[in-house]
Amino acid sequence: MENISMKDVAQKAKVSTATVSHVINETRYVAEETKKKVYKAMKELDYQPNSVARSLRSRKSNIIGLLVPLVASDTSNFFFMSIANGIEQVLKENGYNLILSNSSEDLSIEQDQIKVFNSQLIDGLIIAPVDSQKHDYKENLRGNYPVVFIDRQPKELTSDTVLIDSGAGTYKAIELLISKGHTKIGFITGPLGITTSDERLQAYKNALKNNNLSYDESLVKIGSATFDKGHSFTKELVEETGATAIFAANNIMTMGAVHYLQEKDIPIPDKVAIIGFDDYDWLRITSPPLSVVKQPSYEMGKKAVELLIKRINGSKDPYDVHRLPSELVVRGSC
Amino acid sequence: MENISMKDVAQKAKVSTATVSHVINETRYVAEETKKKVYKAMKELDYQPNSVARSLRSRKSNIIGLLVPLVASDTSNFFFMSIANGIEQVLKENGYNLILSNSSEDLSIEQDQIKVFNSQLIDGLIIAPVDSQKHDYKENLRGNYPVVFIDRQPKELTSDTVLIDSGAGTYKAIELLISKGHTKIGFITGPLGITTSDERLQAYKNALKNNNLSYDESLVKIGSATFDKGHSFTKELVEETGATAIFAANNIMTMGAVHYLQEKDIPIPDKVAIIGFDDYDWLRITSPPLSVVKQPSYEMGKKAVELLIKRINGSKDPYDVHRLPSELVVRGSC
DNA sequence: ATGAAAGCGCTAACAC
DNA sequence: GTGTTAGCGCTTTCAT
Repeated sequence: MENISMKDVAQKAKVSTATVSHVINETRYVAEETKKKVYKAMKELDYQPNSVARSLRSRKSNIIGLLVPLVASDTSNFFFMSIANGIEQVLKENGYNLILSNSSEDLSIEQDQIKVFNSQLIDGLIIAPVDSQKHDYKENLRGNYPVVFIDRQPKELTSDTVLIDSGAGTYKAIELLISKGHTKIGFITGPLGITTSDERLQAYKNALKNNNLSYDESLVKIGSATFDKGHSFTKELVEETGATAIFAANNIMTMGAVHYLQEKDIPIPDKVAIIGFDDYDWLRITSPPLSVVKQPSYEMGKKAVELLIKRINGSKDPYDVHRLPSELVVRGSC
Repeated sequence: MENISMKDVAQKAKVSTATVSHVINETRYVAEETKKKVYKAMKELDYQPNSVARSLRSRKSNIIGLLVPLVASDTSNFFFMSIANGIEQVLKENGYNLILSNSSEDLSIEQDQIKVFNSQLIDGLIIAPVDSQKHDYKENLRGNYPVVFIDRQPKELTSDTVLIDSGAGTYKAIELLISKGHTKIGFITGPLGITTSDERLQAYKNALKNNNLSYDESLVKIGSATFDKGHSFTKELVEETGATAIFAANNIMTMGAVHYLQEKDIPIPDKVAIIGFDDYDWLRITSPPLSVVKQPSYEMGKKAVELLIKRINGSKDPYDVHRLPSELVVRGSC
């Protein structure tokens, strides 16, 4: 199929390319008569504007980049995919497109991907950074597009940031367990040093303190965020430490924890109560249905886009950290 | 930040832009000395090639479009997200980027998105079509890029197509249930008329026939693919039709079915056996762990990319339908 | 072994 | 109310 350009349309409609452009973009007055001729020619030629040429000239691509750390494990991806969904929705309403990119939770891959984005390809970037604590993103992210960080707080506030206040939900969860009479509450988490883990552990400590329970280090298990670690930590907590309640600070370890309890036929919540992290449809069909701290992932995506578009449109407001509330969903497991 | 162009690099290195271009793309011989000068200038200026300009000139964007039908419901998305993962991986290995786009399972949204893609933006498209039976995609998809259909077979073979042979897995599942002595096997499916549903129902019928069981229409429940329908169909099958085994032909209805059985405390598999569709990590923590027909979603994504890249590179092979095998994963629910 | 220059398709400043 | 035209940054033909 041949490629129809604006020139062809202009010729057919017997006008200039400027007029065609202005008709398409409604960017200056064009007489009704002329407009009609142009529309007719476009239709007859089946003209498709070339968005690449438009981007080059107008220095605007209407494309937004999204860079998330997906790893092979299904479950963690789900959280980011839900964010992607929120982003995509709002973007579309505003006439933008989305380029999805994956850092695989690997800093050097992430940097490569950022380099791709630094080539005039995108109008803005939303990123869940791999290493928000040690790495400095300023040097990579010096493309001329605005950036919004999500889920993980970079050490310096160089861009808008959207986080989920997962501490609040965790605090409520621990208090609920305490109110049910639990005094030995195990806490399972992935590696510390990333904002999300740190903040959940802190909330755990605070909840204990404010309820006059002492903090017992042996009840806190820290390790890589895997199904197996969730499983083995729970085993240790139940068998060795005598915990009667478990809080798992991320979705994968939650699954491992539940798996252990089911495998050993330990009655939930009668013998051991459990509260997990992140809410999905399928938690309704575990038995008993799992109580969880729910993160508003879709809303986070939405918020990120809103901030980004504001920046693209020139906002010079000081950078800010936005925190979305997490929520405790109580089902049968506690 | 100012924008460094090739011209700036050329000036600094005291060569022509042609030479710079050839150094970058390794597209003709350049003396080592000259190369060094160019690299040095690029580094000093921190030059980032402008990919938009490159696309315009070379008529190649190195971007692939992916158009999938995501709906609000978590669970169905999972399948496509897993495909997206496979696609993304292989694409990256080949130096391509991915534009993710969502048709929301809505034909008119899908057509709008295709129009966006028809503007020189992408080098190829992978699409899970919304309406593969009635709608003719030829008219929309007349951009000058190759297309690969996935998951759903269009009525005419106008492009490469990658499907999952979900009939084979279904057949095996039904035979397994029969071998366990079940004669009243309920079959729950979403709307017919899409290739995936049709083929699963057909496999069900074949399995019955080949095992000398008569086909009983009252055991087959067809309705919209929702959690609630899965729930109510199972109720009907168990309470009214006296089914002792249930096969659910998609993941959402599988969840609804399991939920009903758990709600009523119906022992699985002793009173009612169940086999569902699509495999996820979390099926390990349902009780009992669910047996399912597993679709190789990641592999489908991979295969689709391979076919697409072959076409982009000029392959003129006749179009073909590729079928990936589905697999029966036997756990405790049957 | 390298350079000059045309031109991809569009937008927008300037002209009338 | 519309046309002319420069130029976005790059690739590539033609020339030397």
